[in-house]
Amino acid sequence: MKENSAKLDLTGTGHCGSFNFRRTARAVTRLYDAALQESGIRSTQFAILVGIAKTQPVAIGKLGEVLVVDATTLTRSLRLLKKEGLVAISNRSTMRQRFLTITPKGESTLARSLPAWRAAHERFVATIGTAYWGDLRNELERLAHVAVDLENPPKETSAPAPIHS
Amino acid sequence: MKENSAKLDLTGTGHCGSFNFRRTARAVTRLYDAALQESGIRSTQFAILVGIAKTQPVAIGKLGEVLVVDATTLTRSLRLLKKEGLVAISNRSTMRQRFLTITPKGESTLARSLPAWRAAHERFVATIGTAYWGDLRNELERLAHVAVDLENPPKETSAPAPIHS
DNA sequence: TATCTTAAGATGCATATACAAGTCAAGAGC
DNA sequence: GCTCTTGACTTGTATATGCATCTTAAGATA
Repeated sequence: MKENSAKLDLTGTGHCGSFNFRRTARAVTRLYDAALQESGIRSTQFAILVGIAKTQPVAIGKLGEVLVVDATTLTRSLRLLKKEGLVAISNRSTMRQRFLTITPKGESTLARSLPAWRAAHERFVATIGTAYWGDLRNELERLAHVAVDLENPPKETSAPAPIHS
Repeated sequence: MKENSAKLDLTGTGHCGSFNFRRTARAVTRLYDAALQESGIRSTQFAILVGIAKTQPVAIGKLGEVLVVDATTLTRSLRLLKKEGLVAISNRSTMRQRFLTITPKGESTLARSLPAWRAAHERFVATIGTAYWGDLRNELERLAHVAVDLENPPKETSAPAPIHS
């Protein structure tokens, strides 16, 4: 007898990488966002401001690579930060790039938010263990790049550059 | 002499849990979404359909707890899945709950998307290692709950319920 | 039973995310 | 110098995400 349209075989679906990373990201992001609430910025904006502060002046595309965020996403996010006066976006220059820098207001906002971020972060790390988080974080960073390279095979930087044109 | 408004001390900011989990989630999600593209659903919708299929009939709030997604997020996501005819949402019943079930069309969509999902998943797992992913996935699941409990201290199920009002 | 409280969900609002396609000028080739 | 290509960014469109707040009827209580 036909086993009633043979039920879906969902074996293994609970191991979906997308789902598992996203679920944890949602839960952890709430911790940081709750702590940052009074600072007026979210953890996502905090990450962008930090990224700019550390590498400025930096082109939009380059920052997108570093943060592993699509450039179109960054365009919208930067629009907000610019409107708030936290970052400055240069005009197109060499290579048609626009360079980002953090403004004094951006610096002070970042400075004001740092204590709240540190408090949330320390609570998080204290809960799961400092060494453990150090290792896991390294793995998360490595995996992000592994995933990026799976979609965008890196141009063979290892292959010897052609001497002759 | 004043060291020019003492540069921001960004030590440790690169270890932000929110940033690190989100960055990897973005990168990995792209892998699965690219593979699912032809199926007409995204990895996020795939996860919801799987969640419903595995636990139906399930109330919206309960599914939100299981997937660690805010109920308001689920409301919007379900609106789309319902409009596509992939899930059915009951009327309010006991406890004012609405129960979710997957429709035949939802089942066939899920069935059609499974091969693409498996292909993407196997490639991902093969790249990083099966056993490694098994361990890491368990940790991700555990951490999601740890983070949830940090924000929403679980009602002390161990403490004796007060006998007197 | 009439009210009162409360819990499950829905809405308003705002941000996050990215694919596909568009813009537009810098640099290449003639 | 004049096209032509290309690459960096932007826009159109759509989904994902969640806080604050609202709605509403179920279950509690007088």
